[in-house]
Formats: sequence, structure tokens, C-alpha cells
Amino acid sequence: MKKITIGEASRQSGVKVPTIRYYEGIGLLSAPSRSEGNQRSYEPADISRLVFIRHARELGFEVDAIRTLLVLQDDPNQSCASADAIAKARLIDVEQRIRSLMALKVELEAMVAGCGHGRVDQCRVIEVLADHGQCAHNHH
Amino acid sequence: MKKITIGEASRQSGVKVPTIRYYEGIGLLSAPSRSEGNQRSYEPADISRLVFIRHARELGFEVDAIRTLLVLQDDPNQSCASADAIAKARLIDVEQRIRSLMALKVELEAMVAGCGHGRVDQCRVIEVLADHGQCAHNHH
DNA sequence: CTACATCCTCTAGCGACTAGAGGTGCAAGG
DNA sequence: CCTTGCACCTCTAGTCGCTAGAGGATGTAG
Repeated sequence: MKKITIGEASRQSGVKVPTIRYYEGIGLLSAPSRSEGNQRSYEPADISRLVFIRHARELGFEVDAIRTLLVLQDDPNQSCASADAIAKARLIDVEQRIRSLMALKVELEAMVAGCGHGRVDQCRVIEVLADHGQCAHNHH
Repeated sequence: MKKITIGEASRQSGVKVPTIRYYEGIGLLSAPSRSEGNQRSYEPADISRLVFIRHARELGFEVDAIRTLLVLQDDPNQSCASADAIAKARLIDVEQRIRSLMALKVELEAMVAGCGHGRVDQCRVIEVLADHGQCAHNHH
């Protein structure tokens, strides 16, 4: 079994070196064995775990949610109700964010379109920001 | 001219009290005059500025960008090219985020739909996360 | 005059990293 | 064998945009 250095693990998983050490620190990744010179030595399973974590992070899952998902992954006999719940919650969140961003896009487009590249006092960018009543973006 | 307390300013602007003090600390908002008892006393113009800041933050502008926008707002004779550039950059960013989130939504929907509420080893949520090759979500 | 809300300053914490200092390990070339 | 130079180690502190809490002063209503 060839030893995988942290740099190699980083290249293979797409997770940056300091981030791997950080994940170890917060207990997302168990501490690997060390070489004689105290250097971390990973195994293929660790790479899979890192890929799993990276992918979950890219999907916007929080570290705490990933912790739960990892526990589920380690025990395949469990019910996947928790995993399902986490994914569903995340889906609702994503849908909400898409809605906000779409509304926001409309506003930004109006701002940019309304800017005649003249002076600031004719610029809709500033105007829209200053006058909240003009836009559809309401709160509480 | 009646004095506006920080609490009143907060209510009128929709910016929380500690956040107002924070904005003063980082120089987004100039320090207001104080009452005899050392309490901040705001004027209507400060409320407008706070509303401007809040709205810009809601649109996702970073504090540094807002700083620039505020400078522009204070000098209406300037060209609005900078404001336009900031808004355009923000628009591109928002469009990019919408695209990622849409891709993500598709993946999450597949995960949730594929989960038969059985055991973890049949669960697509875990599976999709573990096997990056299965999804359309590619990076660098 | 007393109760109580609101204000003050200050420091520390959040999430999820990222950057840098200061030192050690290791593989390859001369 | 020795040096070069990169990759590794630990540790602390910084990032962003706040938020929370301690511990104390002020302002207002009854």
C-alpha cells in the first residue's frame, strides 16, 4: 500500500491542503496515520471521504449537516430518513435563494439599464439604492 | 430638530442597533453627535444613509462596494461609471449564482426523488454525494 | 424615587476557511 | 555526502459581516 501525502490527497480530492487539516481539526475527517517524520499518510478511503465532503460543501450543505451525512454513510443499515430530511431542507433553502436572486437580478438589470453613463444624479443605480420604496424588495 | 436615538434610528432604517454601531466603527457611517449623557443622536440624513446601506446589503453588495457607492452618492457631479461598473459586476455574480443554484436544485431533486425511505445503502442522497462522477456538477 | 428600558464600551464568538511565521522532512542533482 | 528546494509540520491570527454578552451609565414613566 503506497502512502498518500496530504498534497497528493489534495490533488486527488480537490480539497486544499490547509482545508484538509482544518477538517481533521474539527473532526470531520479522522486523523490519519503518520510517517516516521510525522507526516500525514492517507488511504484511498480518506480520499473518498474528502470527495464526499467537498461535493456536499459545493451543494451548500453545512459542516454540521455533513457530519450527520457521514455518520449515515458509515452505517448503511440505518434508515435514510435523516439524509432525506437534510436534502429536503436543503432543497427548500435552495429554491428560496433562487427566488430571491431572481428578484434581485430584475432590480440590478433595471439599475444597469437605467444608467445613462452620465452624472450620478441621473443614475438609477444610486437612486434605487437610496429610495427603497421604488423597488419590489420588501422585508419583514 | 428632535434628536433620534440609536434605537429609533434602528426602527426607522431597519438596521439593528449593534449593526449601526458596527457600521460607524468600520467607517461606513460617520460618527453622529452625542447627547450630554454620551448617547448617539442621529439626524434624518443618517437614516437615509442607513436605508441606502441596508438596501445595498440586501442586494448583496459588499461593504467595500457600498463605501464606493456612498462616495458617489455624496458627489452627484461625478460620472456614474463606477456605480455602473459595480452594479454590472454584481449582476454577473448574481447570474452566475442563479445558474449554480439551478444545477444544484436539479441534483437535490433527483436525490430526494430517488430516496425510497429505505436503508441508507439504497439511498441516492448518500450515493450522489459519494460519487461525484454521477452528477453534472463539475469544477475547475 | 425607584424601576426598567435603553444606552454605552469592550471583548469574544460565529462559520468556514485562509494566510503567514518559523521550523522539519524528504527526494533528487551535483 | 551534501545541498537545494519543495512539501510538510504546528501554531496563531486574520478574513467578512455581523452577533452576543458582560458590566456599567443614562433616560423616562409612574
